[in-house]
Amino acid sequence: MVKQTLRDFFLGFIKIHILYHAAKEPIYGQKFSDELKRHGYEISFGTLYPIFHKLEGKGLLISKIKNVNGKNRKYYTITKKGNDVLNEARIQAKELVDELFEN
Amino acid sequence: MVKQTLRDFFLGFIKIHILYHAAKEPIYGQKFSDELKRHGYEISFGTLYPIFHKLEGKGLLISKIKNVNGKNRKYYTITKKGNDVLNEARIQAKELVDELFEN
DNA sequence: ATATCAATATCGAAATACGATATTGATATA
DNA sequence: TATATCAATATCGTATTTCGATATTGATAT
Repeated sequence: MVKQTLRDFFLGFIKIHILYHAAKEPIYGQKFSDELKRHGYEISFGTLYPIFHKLEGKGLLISKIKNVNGKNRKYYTITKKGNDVLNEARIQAKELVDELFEN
Repeated sequence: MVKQTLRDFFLGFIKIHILYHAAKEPIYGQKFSDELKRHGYEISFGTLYPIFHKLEGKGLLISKIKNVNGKNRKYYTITKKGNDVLNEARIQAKELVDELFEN
C-alpha cells in the first residue's frame, strides 16, 4: 500500500534516471530493470518498455539492436535533445528536493 | 513538448510536495495551485483535486472545511501516517537526486 | 528439427490525467 | 425575495498511462 504510493511518487523520477544512465553509457531494458530492483525499485516490463519507446519517440533516446551471446538487446543512448532535457530535469529535481529539507 | 515531458517527470514530486506543505500548515487546493504556478509548475484542477481525495483516502491527509470570507475552503493537514510516508519519500528523493549529480 | 533462454513487444483491463463544465454556498445587489 | 457574483471544489468524458500476463523474437544448444 505505502509501497504502491511511493512507486507512484517516483515513477517520474525513474524516467529521469533512464536519461541519466543512458547519458553515461548505452543501457537496455532488462539490465536497467535489474539495477532498479537492486536499489529497491520495481517496475513492470509492461511499463518500462513503453517508456523507452516514448522517450525514443520524443527524440530523447536513440536505440540500436546488438546481439550479445546470441541474445538481442536494444541499447539506448541519450541524444543531444535528451541531454538538454536531462540537465533541465536535474536542476528542477534538485530545487524540489532541497525545498523538502527546508525548515 | 519538453514542458509536457517535464511535467510528467515531476507529477509524483508534486504529490510529495503536497504532503510536505500539509505538514507545515493546513493547505487548500486553490492556493496550492497558485503557489505551484508561482514556481513554474502547472497542474489542472481535474488532476489536483482527485490527488487530494486519493491522499485522504489513503489516510495520509485529513480535511476540514472552513468558511473564509464567505468562501468554503477544504483545508488538508497531514496525518501521522502521512508524515511517515513523507519522511520515507524525502530520504528516497534525496538519494535519487544525489545520484543524478554523481560523475 | 525443435527446445531453450534472455530479451523485447504487446494485450486487455484498470487507473490516472486532462481540460472543460457543473456545483456549491455565502454574500452583495436589486 | 430573487438573482448575480465569486472563490473554491467536484465531476465528466476522453485520452493516456500503468499493470501483470502472455506472446514473440532470434540465436544457440541439443
